[in-house]
Amino acid sequence: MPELPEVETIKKVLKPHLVGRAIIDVIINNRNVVAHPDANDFAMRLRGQTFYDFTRRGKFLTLTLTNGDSIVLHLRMTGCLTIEPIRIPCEKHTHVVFLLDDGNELRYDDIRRFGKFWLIEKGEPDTLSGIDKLGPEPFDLTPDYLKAKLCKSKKPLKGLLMDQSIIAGIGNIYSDEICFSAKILPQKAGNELTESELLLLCRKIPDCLKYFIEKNEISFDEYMLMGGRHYRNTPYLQVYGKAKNPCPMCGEILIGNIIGGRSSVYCKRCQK
DNA sequence: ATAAGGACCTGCTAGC
DNA sequence: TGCTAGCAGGTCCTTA
Repeated sequence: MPELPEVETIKKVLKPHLVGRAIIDVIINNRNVVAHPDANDFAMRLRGQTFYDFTRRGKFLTLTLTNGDSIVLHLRMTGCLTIEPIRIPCEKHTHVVFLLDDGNELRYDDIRRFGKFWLIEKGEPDTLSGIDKLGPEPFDLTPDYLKAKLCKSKKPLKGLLMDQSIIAGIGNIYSDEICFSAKILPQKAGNELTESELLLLCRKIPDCLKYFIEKNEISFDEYMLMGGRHYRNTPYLQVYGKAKNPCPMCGEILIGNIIGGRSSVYCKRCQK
């Protein structure tokens, strides 16, 4: 489910509760969610280690350890992290549990089991998770970079925005929201974007994501009450999930369409 | 080289 | 009420 703003929220909320905590034990209920190394090695190498930092890159989360190793995690569609006291029973789809030295457990829950963990050794380049193939963070874009990446492609803008090797962190929701806020049709080909549209995108991409990061802000207690999986973005979305409803800007009925294989919503009057 | 489609999974909803 | 098809915010792989 989560895209960059939600992953950022998860990191912000959980970081203070994890940094400095030691891992007493790792219980893996479903071996398939550990992509590398083998689930036994994964658990064995983590026992006794201590969390040093918690960072986000694109939609990836990384928990670094004081020994220099790092746990890389991608939540994909339905992955979520919670911190619960041991006495609270696990949910049906809890696949990995890190027992911590403060009596809590860091739990990884994932209904569809698309999410994955990787354990990367200190000094070893991470070529497994795909984190090395990410483009820049949306906050580090320059007009020249965007132009070079977008304006030669015949692909629809929506697909280009969602291409993690061009920009890290944008998914199906925010690609539509960005296109709407920049007043550009999501199906418009990259090579048809004008100079001023590229400049506008360079501003709207980070602005839009920052706006939703702010709107997603939540306390630890609220986060846990929502099971770590319900976000605050929905009341603020302008077009995503609102096909056949009136456009919030002009009242025109919003169009729902499949673009590049993904559902998309846009306003045919506001967006050109 | 790029696009389309399937695969990976479970759960929810709309429609019959 | 109960069944079923279709869909879900991600990514990777194969095929054409």
